[in-house]
Amino acid sequence: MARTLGSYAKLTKPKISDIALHLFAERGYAAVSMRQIASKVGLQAGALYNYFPDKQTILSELLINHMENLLQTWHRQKLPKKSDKLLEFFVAFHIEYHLNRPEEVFIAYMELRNLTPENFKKIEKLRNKYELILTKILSDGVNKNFFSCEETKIASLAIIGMLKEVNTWYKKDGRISVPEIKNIYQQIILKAVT
Amino acid sequence: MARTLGSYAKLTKPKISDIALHLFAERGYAAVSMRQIASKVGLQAGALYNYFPDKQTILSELLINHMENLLQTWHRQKLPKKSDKLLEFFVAFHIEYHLNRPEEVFIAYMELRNLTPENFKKIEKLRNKYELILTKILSDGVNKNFFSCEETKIASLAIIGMLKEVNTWYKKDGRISVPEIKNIYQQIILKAVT
DNA sequence: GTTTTTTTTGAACAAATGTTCAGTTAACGT
DNA sequence: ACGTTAACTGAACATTTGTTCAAAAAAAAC
Repeated sequence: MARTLGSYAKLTKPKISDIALHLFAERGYAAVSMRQIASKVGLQAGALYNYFPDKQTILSELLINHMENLLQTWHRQKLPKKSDKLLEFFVAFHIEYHLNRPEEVFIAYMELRNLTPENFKKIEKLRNKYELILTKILSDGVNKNFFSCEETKIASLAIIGMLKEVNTWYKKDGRISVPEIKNIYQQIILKAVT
Repeated sequence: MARTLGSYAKLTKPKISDIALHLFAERGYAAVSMRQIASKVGLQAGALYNYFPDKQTILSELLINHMENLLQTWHRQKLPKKSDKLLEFFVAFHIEYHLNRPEEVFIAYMELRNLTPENFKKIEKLRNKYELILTKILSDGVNKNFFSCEETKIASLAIIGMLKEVNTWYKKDGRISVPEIKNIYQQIILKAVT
């Protein structure tokens, strides 16, 4: 056999990414083989190399796309003006976005060390951009005397850490709904900086 | 060759654990081979099986010991009575303990999925015990009208998530010292629940 | 000094790994 | 209908993997 019925590169590549994402999240990058990915896509391992030069690039593309998409999505939002409302909006946005992509979030944190230093730096830059969004919200709020917070840089790291935790315990059919989670975190975080 | 000069099991086992810890933290469990561990210890791979029945047990022992030691250490502390002081104490304790063991903390979070379901449950139980310590501090504080917090369970998860984040950015020669970090987090967290 | 126990070697095992590539078929352009 | 390009197979490559075990040497026991 060779080229298969209905094969079409523009469909195959995203399919590979998608399946790799699931497998990496489930078992970890190092524990997933090219053959396992290929098999789930419905290919032989060799065919993957038509789309990615090596295994690591599958991962790095996933991570870079994830971060770029996060930033783009944020910049498409209509933002409230008042500092407290803006902080609340950020909290809700972050929870919403991340709870909708648990696997991407997971590997974005777990598999950083499997990137080349080059790719790692790219991710780090994107990550810093995102943190800076929150830092700016806080420091603007401090300037306008809405917030009181000495270390806005640290505070934003702390807040993001706090929000990240949600992904580790949230269950779809759990006791608490997403809107409730947003409310709780908005309260806690707003209190923490006022 | 066979038994080597000065070989002594009671020294070798901890050495294996120690080196495995470093390697797992650095490269991830799946990416570290038995031969790499053995080589750093100064052994052949086969010798490791005198101390651990398989690779996974090296990991699970590390994780279980870490959590048990955390709980034991906590219960040896002299605790303040007043709710706000107790919460501050917990925050400082957590930061101190975890910043002193960055590698254990890291793999305790990263490598859970490489445990058998059996061992995973053990860890989960220990983890819940720790979370419950904080939940109790919060709910006691609420009962005594020191704190105001609707969801103490969630709040404690949020707080622990927040604290865990410290390990990801703290640098020994960084801008901010450990006591300063403790202060900042104590402030933020105390404000969040009062 | 001799025996027993402890600790390690070193070779071997089957299975799995990432990657390459010549050959083959499907789809497209003309 | 025919040639070209796109997409994939299947076998092969050299390494590496976790694990087992008989044999050997060091340490301890007597």
